[in-house]
Formats: sequence, structure tokens, C-alpha cells
Amino acid sequence: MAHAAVPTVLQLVQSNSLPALVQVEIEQLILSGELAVGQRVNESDLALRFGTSRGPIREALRALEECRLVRSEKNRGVFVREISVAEADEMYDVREALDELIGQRVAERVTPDQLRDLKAASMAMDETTATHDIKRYHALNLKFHDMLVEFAGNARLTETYRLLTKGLLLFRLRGLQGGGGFAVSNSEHKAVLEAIASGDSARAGQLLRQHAIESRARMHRAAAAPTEK
Amino acid sequence: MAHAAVPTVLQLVQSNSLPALVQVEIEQLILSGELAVGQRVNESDLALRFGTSRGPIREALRALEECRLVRSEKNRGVFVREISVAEADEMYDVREALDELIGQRVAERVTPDQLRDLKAASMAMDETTATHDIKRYHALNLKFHDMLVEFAGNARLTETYRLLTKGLLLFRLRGLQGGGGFAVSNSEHKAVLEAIASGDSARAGQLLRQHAIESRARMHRAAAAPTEK
DNA sequence: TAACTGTAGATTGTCGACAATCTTCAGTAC
DNA sequence: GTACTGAAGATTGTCGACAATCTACAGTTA
Repeated sequence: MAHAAVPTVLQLVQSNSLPALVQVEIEQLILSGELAVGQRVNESDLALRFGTSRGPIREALRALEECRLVRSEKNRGVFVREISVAEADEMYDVREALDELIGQRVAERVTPDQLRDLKAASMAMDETTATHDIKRYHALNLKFHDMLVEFAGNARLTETYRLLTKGLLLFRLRGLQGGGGFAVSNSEHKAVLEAIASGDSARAGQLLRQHAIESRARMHRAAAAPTEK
Repeated sequence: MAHAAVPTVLQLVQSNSLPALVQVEIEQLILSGELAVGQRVNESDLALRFGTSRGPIREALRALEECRLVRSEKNRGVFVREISVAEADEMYDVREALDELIGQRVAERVTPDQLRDLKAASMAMDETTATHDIKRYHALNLKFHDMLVEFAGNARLTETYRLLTKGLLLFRLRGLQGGGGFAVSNSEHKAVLEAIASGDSARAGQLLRQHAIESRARMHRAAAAPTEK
């Protein structure tokens, strides 16, 4: 079969245990903003919501704490983590280094099919800049970078990168969601793709790092602006 | 006070909850090799050992699973993770990128006191190469790199790096612990320290990355050798 | 002997309950 | 009105128990 990485619900329930299922569910709640940043997470409520006891919920929360998506205070509960600008800066520092590595690796081992998918995503983003569909641009942008790290062919790198991305996503939820610069951002994507297509590993790495740097700058500008909608 | 990062036992027990305490305890068991690589971890045994019920144990194990120190199979239990050479290679890929960043940052912001500590550690390693005290060299080497990442002044980078280091440590426990090259390794340390002392950020980054690359090569040589003691 | 089957024991998965702690808020004193 | 006190309610921390599942092994059959 072509798509081996799509497990059925049956397999999911059989292989993953309840805490694991609950974990991704809670993660969605956090990353979608349904559980507000800084808010306390009530174990009983979640247990009720998912139809389980508190045990599995607690296990899931402990895992999410390790992901740094929540923090825990003894006898007070767990809270959705709030990321400061300083912390986001730290993450960007690491992300820049990883992005350079990703660019290099992808340029070395990308397949024609993968390159096609990347270009398709970039073109889709072009459309959203025309229609100013910010939400969709973000989703595509996330998908684009997720594909990139996936295509780098290093599972540990993927894990590390995704962990960072989740943290940055959490930061964006803090409210100061940056507007502007979509067209610019996507033009950077295209430059990266060009370097990748030409197999220029060093250049692809540099360009993807530069993209992360610019992305950080956009983040700062958005954070500095009062609160644009 | 000079050293603020040394909490008393009282603070530890009051702030951290039982699962957190148990987690570091189990982590020690794994990293010290008392829980063998690949071995199944028995929840009841651990509960008995730490004088708790299985609840806190399970929470700790879920956190350790997120650290990738153990893996979990539904209805079969959790196992101490065994790292393959291929996985170790992946980790080194990421580590090399991070080490370059670390070298750069430390060169930019190291204090005289910190530099003194680093040099002291390097000198201590020199002594162990003379006496062929491999165990002590490894401990000092770990401490040396831990200091470096700490002095880079980026908490998220530290977390990311330590996670990787734990994984690599787990790999070493797999048996094929590399001998040889200690003197060479430490001479690389000294070159890094020189670049740091001179404030040459780019060079310090390159040298620390190169050190990681050589370290990976040493790992490969050790893995290729049958099983030298 | 080899392969299969079924049972006993061990282990994990999940739950409900209770104690410890925190939070809230009404009541009181000044 | 403000600050303190204490009790009621809510929430977390931990435990022991039971069901579901897996593992090991003795017994059976060919």
C-alpha cells in the first residue's frame, strides 16, 4: 500500500492506551486555544469529558508537562504554559540551528514526489495571501515546515523540531498573533525550494535558517504592536 | 547568595510531587544501568521499592516515555529503550548542530569565573588520561559539556541538549562503550576553550561542532569493534 | 518429538474512594 | 471600610481493588 502511515481507529485504540489517546486530545485542546493559555486544567472536568477516571488524565498531563505544554504546581494543579517573548526567543535560537540542518538534509535527499508536494503547499499559500486568509496560511505554513523536517529523514530531528514548534505555537496563542509579511514569508519559502531543487545543500540550509531569522523578526514586530486583530 | 540553584531536600519534597521525585529516581536507575537496556520495568516492584502505590510510578513512567528513555507496549509494560547505531547517528546529527550554537553563544557571553571552571574540568580530564581512569573521564566529560550548554544562557537549548545527551548515554549503556581517544578528545576541548577565551564566536562554534563530529566517529569505531572492555 | 490447547499465575489498565491541601467567602473585630 | 479568622466547598494526591490481558507451562494429540 502507498500510505502506510495511516493507522485505522481500531489499530489506534488497540496499540495506544487510554492515556496516550487522552494526551493527544488534550494537546489539541491546548493548541486550538480551547484551553486558554495560563488557565488551570481541571482533572475531574477532563475525566468527565473523556469518560474516564482521573488516573489516565493525570498520566497524560504528566507527559504533556514533559513536552512543556503545561506546568504543574503541587497541590494546585496544572496550568497551560504561557510562553514569554524571552522564551520564544530562546526557542527561535534553537530553531534557527535546526532549520539550517533541515535545509541541508532535505536538499541532499529529497525525492521528486516530495518536492512536488512542497511546491504545491507553497502555491496554496500564494492563494491565501491573495485572499488574506490568515488562518489558512498558518495551517499551510505549519504543514510546509512539517513536511520539510519529515523529508530530512531524521526521526529524532523531527521529534526535536516538533517539540519546539509546539512551544512556538503556544506562544502565538498568547494573543500577539503577528499579522503581515505573508507574501514575504512565502517568497522565502520559494527561495528555499529553489535551492533544494538544485541540490545546493549549503545554500538550502542558509536560506532556511534565514527564513527562521526573518520569522523571528516578524514575531518581534507583532509582539511590539499593541494587539492588532 | 552565590549558588541559587541548590534546593534543599525540604524544598524538593514540598515543591515537587511524588511522581516527579520517582521520575528522577527511575531515571537514575536507567542511566546507571541498574535497569538494563531492553529490560521490562515492573510497576509493582518499583512501587514496592519506593514505598508508594502504582499510580505515581505510572505517571513517572509516562514522563520518561516522553523523554524517550523508555518505550511502552500496551498491556505488556514499559521497557528501557535500546538505542540502535542508526538512532545514535540521528542524535549526533542534531547534536552537532546544537554544539555549534553552544560554542558560539558561550564565546559571546562567558564570564571569567565560568571560563576558569571549564579549564579546571579540562585539566582534571588530563589527569584521568594519565591514569587511564575511563569512568572518571566520562563523568568529567559529561560535566564539561553540561557546563558549556549551561553557560550558553539559553534554558530551552539546555533542555533540548540534555534530552539528547540522555539518549546518547542510553546508547553507550548498550554495551559498546568506546575506549580510546581520550587524550585526543580533551585536546579538542582545549582548542574550544581557547577560541572561547579569545571571544571568537564563529571559531568556537566550528570547533565544538567538529568535536561532536569526532566524537561520533569515535562512537562508530567503538561500535565496530567486537566488544572491547 | 513436535505442535496445539487450555489453565494458572502474573502484570497491566482502570476505577472509585478517601485524606491532604488549597480556595473562597461569610463573619467578626477594629 | 479594611483586615483578619475560620469554616465550607472544591481540587489534588495517593491508595487499594478489580477486570482485562498477557505469559508460562503442563497436558493432550498426532
